[in-house]
Amino acid sequence: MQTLDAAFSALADPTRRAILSRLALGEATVLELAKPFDMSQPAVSRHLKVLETAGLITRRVEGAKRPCRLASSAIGEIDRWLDMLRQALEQNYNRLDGVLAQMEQEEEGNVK
Amino acid sequence: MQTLDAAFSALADPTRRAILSRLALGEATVLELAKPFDMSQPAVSRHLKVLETAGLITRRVEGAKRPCRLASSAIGEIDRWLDMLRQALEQNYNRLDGVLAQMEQEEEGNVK
DNA sequence: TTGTTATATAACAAGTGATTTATATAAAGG
DNA sequence: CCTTTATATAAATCACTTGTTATATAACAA
Repeated sequence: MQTLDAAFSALADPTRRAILSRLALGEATVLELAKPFDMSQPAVSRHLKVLETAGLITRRVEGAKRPCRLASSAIGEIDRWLDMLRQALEQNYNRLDGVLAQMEQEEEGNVK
Repeated sequence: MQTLDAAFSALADPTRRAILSRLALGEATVLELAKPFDMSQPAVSRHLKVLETAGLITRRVEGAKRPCRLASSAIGEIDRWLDMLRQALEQNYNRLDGVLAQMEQEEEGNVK
C-alpha cells in the first residue's frame, strides 16, 4: 500500500512525469535529464531519488555517471489498483444499462 | 496536465483510495464514508473535495445529503498517460527481446 | 597530483497538505 | 418555530515537499 502512496505521489509532480516521458525514449544521465528544466541539478537529483524510491526508475553505475531508465515493473501495482476502479465503473455502467433496458421495457409495456 | 497533477495527487493518499474503494461498491453519503475512518467529518469532507476537484467522484444533492459516486470519466486521462509508459516499457522489452534473439543467433553461429 | 565533470548530500526558506476544533448553513421532523 | 441531522467552512497547527545555495565525493583526464 505504501508502494501505491509512493508511486502515485511520485507521478503527481509534472517535473517527474516529464522525466519519465524523457526516459520513455531511453536511458539518460542526471545532467541530460536536468538540462531541459529551469531547475538546479540537486533538485533533479532529488526528483530522481523520489522516482527510484517509488520503483519507477532504476539506475546503473557507469564511471561517474548514473544513467537512469524506466523500471520494468514500474506501473504494475498501480495498474492492478486502477483495474479495481475500472471494473467498478464498468459494473456501474452495466447497471445503468440494466436500468435503461428496464425503462425501455416499461415504455413498451405502456405503448402496448 | 494539471488534471493529471490533481488526479495522481488525489490517488496518492490512502484514505482517499479507501474512499474510492468504498465507492466502487456504490454510492455513499459523507457520513457513511466517514464512519470507517478514525478521523473527523470535516477531514473526510476535505478529502471528498479533493477527489471531486480531481474529477474522480461526483455528488448529487438529495435533501441534506450529498451522496457521492465514482465519476464515470474518472481515470481516463490517467490511463492515457500511463499508456505512454506502458508502451515505452513494452518497446524496451521488445528491444531486450531483440538483443536476446541476437545473442542466441550468435551463440548458434558459434556452435555451428 | 590537480583540475574538471558528474552526482549526491546538507541546511535552510517557502509553500503545500492533512488534521483538528469550532462554527456556519441548510434541510427534515417534530 | 426549534431541534436534529448532514455537510461545509474557517482558523490554527504540524509535518512534509520543493526548491535554493554551498559543499562533499568520486571518477576521469592531463
